[in-house]
Amino acid sequence: MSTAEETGGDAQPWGEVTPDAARRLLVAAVEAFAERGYHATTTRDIAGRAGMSPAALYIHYKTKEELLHRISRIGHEKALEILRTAGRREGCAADRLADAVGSFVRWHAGGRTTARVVQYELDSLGPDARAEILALRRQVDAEVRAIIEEGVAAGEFEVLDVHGTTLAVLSLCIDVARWFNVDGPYTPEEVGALYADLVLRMVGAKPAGPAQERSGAAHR
Amino acid sequence: MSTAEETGGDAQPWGEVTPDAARRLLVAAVEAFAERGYHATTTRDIAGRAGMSPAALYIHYKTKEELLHRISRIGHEKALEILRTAGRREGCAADRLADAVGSFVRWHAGGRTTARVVQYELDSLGPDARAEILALRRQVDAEVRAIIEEGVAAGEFEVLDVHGTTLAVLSLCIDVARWFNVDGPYTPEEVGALYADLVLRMVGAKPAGPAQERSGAAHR
DNA sequence: GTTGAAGCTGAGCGGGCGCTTAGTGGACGG
DNA sequence: CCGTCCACTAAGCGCCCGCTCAGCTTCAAC
Repeated sequence: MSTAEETGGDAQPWGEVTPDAARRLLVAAVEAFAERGYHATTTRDIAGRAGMSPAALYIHYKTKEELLHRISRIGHEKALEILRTAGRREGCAADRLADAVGSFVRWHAGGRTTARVVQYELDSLGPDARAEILALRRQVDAEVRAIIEEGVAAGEFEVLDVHGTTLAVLSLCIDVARWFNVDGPYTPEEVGALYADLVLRMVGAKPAGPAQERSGAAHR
Repeated sequence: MSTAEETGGDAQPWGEVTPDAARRLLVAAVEAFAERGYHATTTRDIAGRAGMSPAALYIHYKTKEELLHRISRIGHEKALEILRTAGRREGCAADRLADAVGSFVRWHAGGRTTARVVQYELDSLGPDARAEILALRRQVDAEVRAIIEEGVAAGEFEVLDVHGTTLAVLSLCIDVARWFNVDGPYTPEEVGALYADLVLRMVGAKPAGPAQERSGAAHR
């Protein structure tokens, strides 16, 4: 799982962004976009948060949109990696689905700032960038659907509509980025556990499986 | 657009907006906000869609924000009314929850244009308007939680965390406005039925209740 | 010590924004 | 047939946007 670098609730997919000034601008843009939305954010605001003059932005990025594009791609790649890691684990479909949902939700809750931009500012991208990101989304969808399909094939799950259920599971996880509040009553871990349980119910996972004691959902 | 009918999901709420020109402007604003987002929409665009000059907007509304405020309040009141109607029905908690989720989702899918603005442009409101809308949201939340609590109390549902489950159920329904596509494979009715089934699973509704034959979920 | 590249700034351009204002035209009471 | 009203328009104001560019500093290479 993620190490103790969760400073400020955001995992850091930005560690690999170089040079240093470009990364500071990217992080500033993530914060600004998450707070106010892409269109309401000014390049002056982004540069200011990064402690630079407005013109400095254009040394590292061609346009404001390129910032969003880069954030979106890195974020989607990270999300996809999280789901792939869970999907490739050993174990029954129920365990893998619970793991996938749990870690996906923890990422959306803990890195809400990033996730919000990644999941909700897609429409602000131009057609080309948008198409590229949508391709990544289709891979995300495929990853979750594969687990559900395997569960159904193995007789572990009871699902009427695999496509629709996949959509609903992903929708549930993604929307965490909209409502989750760091100062609210839940920790990212609690939401992850709760959602893993809810999703297992949605797919009709047989409660009397080989591994009965699943990751405990918090009583409340 | 407004092709006469438009499933009835979208058209209705604005019928009571009184001066005809004010209603046309409001409908134009809903469409523009849904397509591009509040901040990316210009007053010139709204007025143009309504077939008027930019200045005409300010005869009926003080600011661009007042348009969003009015749209948001009317939309939230409509959503609340839908849930209250379902919640006050006779029948067991499972039937009422299925009805509430079904109609709520049908509204979000059929009136996606409106719902998108209502559910996702909240942050663009100023503090006062925002607070007013948040009060309506709390009532929406209370309505769903009440049904779930009754189901738990009656032994119909098996829920570990009522608060969290309520949050998840609402989140699931609301997010329909984000992904639903009129040209996609599902009709609003199908999504409503699918989601009603999924939510009953989430709350652990006993399948062998007194009214076994629930509204049929679409096979696919 | 000079040079050139790289990173950054201060000033500012063209343009589109939300919103205002003076004036128009059509409906209507007298 | 006039006068009043008022929804609406044409024109435009002041502002701030995304973005540019000449010039400054720094620093490694020679």
